[in-house]
Amino acid sequence: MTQRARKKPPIEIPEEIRGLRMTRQRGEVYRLLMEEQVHPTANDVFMRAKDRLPNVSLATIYNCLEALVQHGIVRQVNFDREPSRYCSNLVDHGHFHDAESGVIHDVHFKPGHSLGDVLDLPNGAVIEDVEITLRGRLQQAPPTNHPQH
Amino acid sequence: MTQRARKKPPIEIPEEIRGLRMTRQRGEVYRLLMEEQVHPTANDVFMRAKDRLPNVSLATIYNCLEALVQHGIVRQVNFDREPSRYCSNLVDHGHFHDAESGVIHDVHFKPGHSLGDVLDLPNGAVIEDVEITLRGRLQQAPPTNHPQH
DNA sequence: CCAACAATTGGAATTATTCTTGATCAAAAG
DNA sequence: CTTTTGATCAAGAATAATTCCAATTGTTGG
Repeated sequence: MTQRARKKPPIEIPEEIRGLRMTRQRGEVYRLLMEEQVHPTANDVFMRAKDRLPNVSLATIYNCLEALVQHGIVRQVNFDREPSRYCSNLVDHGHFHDAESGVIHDVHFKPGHSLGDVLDLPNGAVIEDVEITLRGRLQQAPPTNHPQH
Repeated sequence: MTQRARKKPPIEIPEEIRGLRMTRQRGEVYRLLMEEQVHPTANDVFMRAKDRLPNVSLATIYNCLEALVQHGIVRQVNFDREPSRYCSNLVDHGHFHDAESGVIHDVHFKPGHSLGDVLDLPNGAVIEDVEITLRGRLQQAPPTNHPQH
């Protein structure tokens, strides 16, 4: 077996990521975002975090999230003027918001494609950040019906 | 010459657009957005509108903008959590925010292309609205230099 | 002109987020 | 180990965009 396991939290968070020291609070916020695939808001994170950090404050959640975003460890996702949501998926992708269920799905690029393929960018534009947000609904795909005309 | 010109506002706004009655205020807000290409915020519109509507209130500007957006007459554009901006360009397009100058440029699709070409959408997804926002800076394109290796 | 309804106004309320201040913690130095 | 120094944290106040509300004004059809 590997080295003798001692009491450890479910997911091991390193001491430091990308130059950001992982404090207790930052680590918990980060772990929570890795576990959840639901793109929680700061407040969602706050409520979930209380389990493990009973004394944490909402301000600290905001601080942690900002630190993580600043260091490129998580992504901040905005839908219109709704509260920001956070996402630990660092692969380049957009988001589809299902208006029916409220669920937000990650939307990835087809292999080998990028936005530059379809957009007419201004001359000399250096893109630093992209946000693609789609809103709509999931239509139940009809079960391959053979119309009988 | 054309018919005898009487005192008229610069741009003629019809009585009604897409089922939305064009009141004085709505008409002014709309005209202002057509003239300006700078993607103003509600507050920008408010200040500019005072020239012609000295008693207009900010609440009315918000009401008008919402009415225009609801009826698909103008678009609302959000950059992160910054104040919403408004845009009278109805052609399908995204926005590039030049971090240096603060200017927002419309970004159009290359002819014959669309987002679906590059994105792997969830099965059965019916898109109702798309928002593409890019942030970056405009690099002065170097004057076609022929490297002399 | 009058009734019915929509639009506008000004100010109060809401809400996500940021700021401020003092307390606490952690790493480095003595 | 104790001090120092700087970062982090908690709690609540402050901010700012936007929305809500009640009262007034405007518009339309009879």
